[in-house]
This record gives sequence, C-alpha cells and structure tokens, in this order.
Amino acid sequence: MSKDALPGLTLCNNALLRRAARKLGQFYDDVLAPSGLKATQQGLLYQIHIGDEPTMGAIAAALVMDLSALGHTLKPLIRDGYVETIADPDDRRIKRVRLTPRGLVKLDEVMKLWHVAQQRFEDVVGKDQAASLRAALDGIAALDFDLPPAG
Amino acid sequence: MSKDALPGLTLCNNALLRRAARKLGQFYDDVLAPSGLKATQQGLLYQIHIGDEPTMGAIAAALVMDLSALGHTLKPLIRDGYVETIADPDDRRIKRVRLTPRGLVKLDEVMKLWHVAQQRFEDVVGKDQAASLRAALDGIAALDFDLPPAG
DNA sequence: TTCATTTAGTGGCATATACCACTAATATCG
DNA sequence: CGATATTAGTGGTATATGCCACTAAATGAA
Repeated sequence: MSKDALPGLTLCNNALLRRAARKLGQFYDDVLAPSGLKATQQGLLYQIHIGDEPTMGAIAAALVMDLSALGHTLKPLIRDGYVETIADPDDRRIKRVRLTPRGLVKLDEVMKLWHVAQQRFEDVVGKDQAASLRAALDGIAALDFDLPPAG
Repeated sequence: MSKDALPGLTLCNNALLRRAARKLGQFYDDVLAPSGLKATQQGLLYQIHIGDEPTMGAIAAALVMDLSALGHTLKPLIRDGYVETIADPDDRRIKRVRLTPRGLVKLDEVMKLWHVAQQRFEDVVGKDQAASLRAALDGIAALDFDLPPAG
C-alpha cells in the first residue's frame, strides 16, 4: 500500500464511532463525576430501573452487550450496594436484577447531572442534529450484518 | 422519578453512541478476526502508518484518546513485534512510533479484511448514509464542550 | 424416563480506556 | 544561571467489554 494520499481515519465507520464515543464518554463522565458514577454505570442503572426486574439476558440484549461483559460491569454496582440480583423462582437459571433503595437514590442524583450533560450536548450540536444522530445510532445498533443465505 | 413513560435509553446521546460502537465493534472485530487483530488495533496501526513517525502525543490527539490509554493499547502491538518506538534526538521526552516491517505486512493483511467489513457496512446502511454518519461522528470528536468564559 | 440440546450465567483471560501520581526533560522567567 | 512551570510518557488501579470454557438448569427427542 502506498502511503501517499491515504485518508486519515476519516473513512472507517468503526474508528470514527469509537473516537466519538471516547470524546462523548469523557464529557459525560466529567459531568457525572460528582456522583461517583461513570456514564456507563448511570446508563446501566437507568436501564435496570426502567425494566421490571429484568433478567441479565434481557439487559444485555437491550444494550447490545455481551452477557458476560454485563456480568462484569454489574459487579462494582453490586459491591457498592446500588444493585442486587434475585433468583427467578420459575426458572432457576435466571437471575433478575433490580436497584436497591440506595441505588434508587443514587440514580436520582446522577440523573440530575445527566440532564446537565445532555442539555449541554444539545446546546452545542443543536436539538435536531442530536435527534437525528440518535436515530442513526439507534439504527446501527439494530443492524443485521448477516449475509443473506445463499440460494 | 416516576417509572411511568420513561423512555428507554433512546434519549441519551452517550449511551446510544456506546451501544452503536459495541455493535459495530463486534462486527468489525468479527471480520478482522482471521488476522488476529482487533479493529482497534487495525485502526491504531493504520494511524501510525499514515503518520511520519508520529509521537505518542500526536497519535493520542488524533484519536481523541488519553495518552496513557494509548501507551497501554500499544503494548500488545509492541510485544507482538508490529510496532516499535524510537527516541527523538531533539527532545528526549518524546517517543516516536512506527511500524516494523512485520507490522507493515500485518497492516496490509488486515486492511484487506477491513475493506470487506467497510464495504459490507456500506451495503447495509447505504453509501450516502454512511458518509453523513461519518461526518456527524467526526464533528462530535471535534466538539468543544467548555462553557464560554464568563464575562 | 433418559440422553442430547439449548439456554442462562460465571469465571478466567485479554484488550480498551480513563484518571492519578510520578519522573524526566524542556521551556520560561527573574 | 537557577527556581519554577510546562510537557511527554510511564505505571498503577479501576472500569468496560469481548471470547471461551464450564456449570446448572430447562427442553426436547427417542
């Protein structure tokens, strides 16, 4: 490959997505810092909150996240007493997840900060821009890259 | 906060960005897997390649990545002999980074796979959609969230 | 009922990535 | 010149995330 006229990473969809995620993650993390939670944790608490004692599998699917990754990510939140798991009586393989009272209080606290970050983002990029960006990102998460079955 | 009528994570720009990044990362990683490199590593090798023995700071800035994070990420690539660092004679604080011959060969190999992933992505989302998405992501990476100085 | 299969999670290991404290080296100012 | 400030990286620690191998439990087929 000749090194002349090679584009920066401006062409790789994946690299640009990661880079933007780093940037935005740093910003949201910054704003949420006073709560002691990272943006990923806030998002996870919220996802658990809006579910009805969701199973780990359901959470992982909603977040397009590997199940084991979810298990790892959950650990600090359980350790810090924000989240707890309960066995499902009907299917003993299943573990359901819910916020503790303490977790609810913390979620409330962190969501206030989240609103600040979210608002700031929309101020900077514009409300409509933000909305269409979210739509695009939502679409990506739902994509199916499988090749159509031959024949 | 009432739990009624709470939106999913459909509203958080950051959460959606991360989720999309997970999805796309899994796809690109999948396609690149035969090379033994992750998509992040391919992107890093490429970024190093297109630079003129860039300094670590320059790479980190281009990727909007923490300098120490870059250092950590570089380690497996150095260990595997794809990348090497050289001291800058004019400023002994500075370390420049470049591909080894082996790294160049590997980059060539992985870029072929990258093209497959990239093409597949564009087939699925559409060429124009992809281009405008990249533009939006590029814009995010360049944002400045600082509040304008008071007064 | 029994055995094979599928499903739900766990634990280990590896990379990705951030922040902080620290060191070394350069630049700046008086 | 010498004290101070700034810059470039390193190493530690913690979370984020993925894959693989493994266990337990439920499902399905013979």
